[in-house]
Amino acid sequence: MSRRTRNTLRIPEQLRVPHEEPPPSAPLLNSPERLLEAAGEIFAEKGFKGATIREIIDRAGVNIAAVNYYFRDKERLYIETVKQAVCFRPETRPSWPSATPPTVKLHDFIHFLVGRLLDKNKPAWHARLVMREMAQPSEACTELVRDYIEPMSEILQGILRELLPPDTPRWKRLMTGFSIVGQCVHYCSHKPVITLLVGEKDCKYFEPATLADHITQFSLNSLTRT
Amino acid sequence: MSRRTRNTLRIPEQLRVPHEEPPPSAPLLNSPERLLEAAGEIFAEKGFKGATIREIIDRAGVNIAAVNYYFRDKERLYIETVKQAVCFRPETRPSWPSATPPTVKLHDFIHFLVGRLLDKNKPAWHARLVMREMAQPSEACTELVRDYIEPMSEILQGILRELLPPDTPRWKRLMTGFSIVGQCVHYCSHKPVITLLVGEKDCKYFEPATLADHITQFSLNSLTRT
DNA sequence: TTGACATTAAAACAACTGTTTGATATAAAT
DNA sequence: ATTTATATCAAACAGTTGTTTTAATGTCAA
Repeated sequence: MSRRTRNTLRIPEQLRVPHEEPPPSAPLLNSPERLLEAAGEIFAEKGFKGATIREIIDRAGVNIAAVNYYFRDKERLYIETVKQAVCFRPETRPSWPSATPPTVKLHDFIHFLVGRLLDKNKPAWHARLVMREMAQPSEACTELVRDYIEPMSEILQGILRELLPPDTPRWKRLMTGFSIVGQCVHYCSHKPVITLLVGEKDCKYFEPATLADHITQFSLNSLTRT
Repeated sequence: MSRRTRNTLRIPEQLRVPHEEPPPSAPLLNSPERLLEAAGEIFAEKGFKGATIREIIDRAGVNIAAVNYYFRDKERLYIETVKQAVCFRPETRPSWPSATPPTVKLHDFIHFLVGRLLDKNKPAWHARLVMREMAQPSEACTELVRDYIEPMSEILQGILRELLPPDTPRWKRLMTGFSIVGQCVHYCSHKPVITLLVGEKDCKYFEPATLADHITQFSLNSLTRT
């Protein structure tokens, strides 16, 4: 124990409840929020070890002491970043009226998943960070599976319960689910290689909607055999 | 340019041609080979940044200067490790007599791929290292795709050319290939999460042969629709 | 104004990193 | 025996890393 470590931790008030009005013409985000945003991008791009605190605080435009001040250390910052990446909108999970046929549900589920995984919009690092965490789990992985992956998996299992014969064993239903999710995830996890293999000429076909349509067709084709 | 770097590099003779007889009762591998073996395990486990030279030379049981002596620096050691991981037996690619029906070829191809990806034998780090490189490409990735992924992809595309209607466009054939490979790769890339989702009770069903059978059935079911 | 608190700032710390040096041992070649 | 090339070793180097300290600044109520 050569190093001294502070025991107390300032809990950022700003994270708890957003203040009534953010002061206009000021930076849109305060320090901990800017830290989370910058850390997310860099962690997703380079991983936990590859990202350096100085690069993060540089992009966030805050002082280096802010990491210790708001998150105690690099690891806590990482965990909070991962949580932020998945818990952003936990309510946005697909759901349907009870009368919806399972084929429609599966179509929607695949489009939802592919859409989120390949979303080119603002927080593009969300999916990449989660993928990275799933491939090389850390402390944050257990919570991640419990809060996000498991519920999504349950939704898919419910659809497959309707699509597969009633006597299908659990492991077979799981494998079928992995066959569907694996197709979707592949384009996110191994995007660089896929880009290389497809080439410039045909890459215009590899848009999220087209991919989701193909996966839906491929999977339903296999499942709806009589 | 504050640092000096050696321009010359000792090319390890021992890597070129194995000496007539390895001296008995001596360590089975010489220094560069032991380095490659140890580096492979640790790079696969922790990635390029996460692995430290001292940990590698410690496991290899060689002096720290051996890295510079045989491979110039850490990056070259990494690249050689990746090459070693995939070029280990480049001749062991599946091939069939010309009269083999394409359904059998696809069955063999899937079993071959899953078998290699989930091989529990000695060099278990090979597949993990390649997966990691494909998810986060570095200098070694281009060679990797050219020498290993591309040829494998071409074999699969050949099979699909027989299975799909003749007028199927290239992008559709590629997507179908990714649907098959994606299922296989999923169990390797995201093994930790799959283990968590499956649980202890059903994990006995998730053996390579069973998985390959399921993927074959799922895919052929979809492809051989009349 | 005063005092208490939250936040930011610059600098330094100690440990770790990849890399290089210079010495030394070994064995083959001259 | 001397030279030469190969190989190994401990030690040190310089740069980077995460982390901490200390002081300064801002904010707002008493």
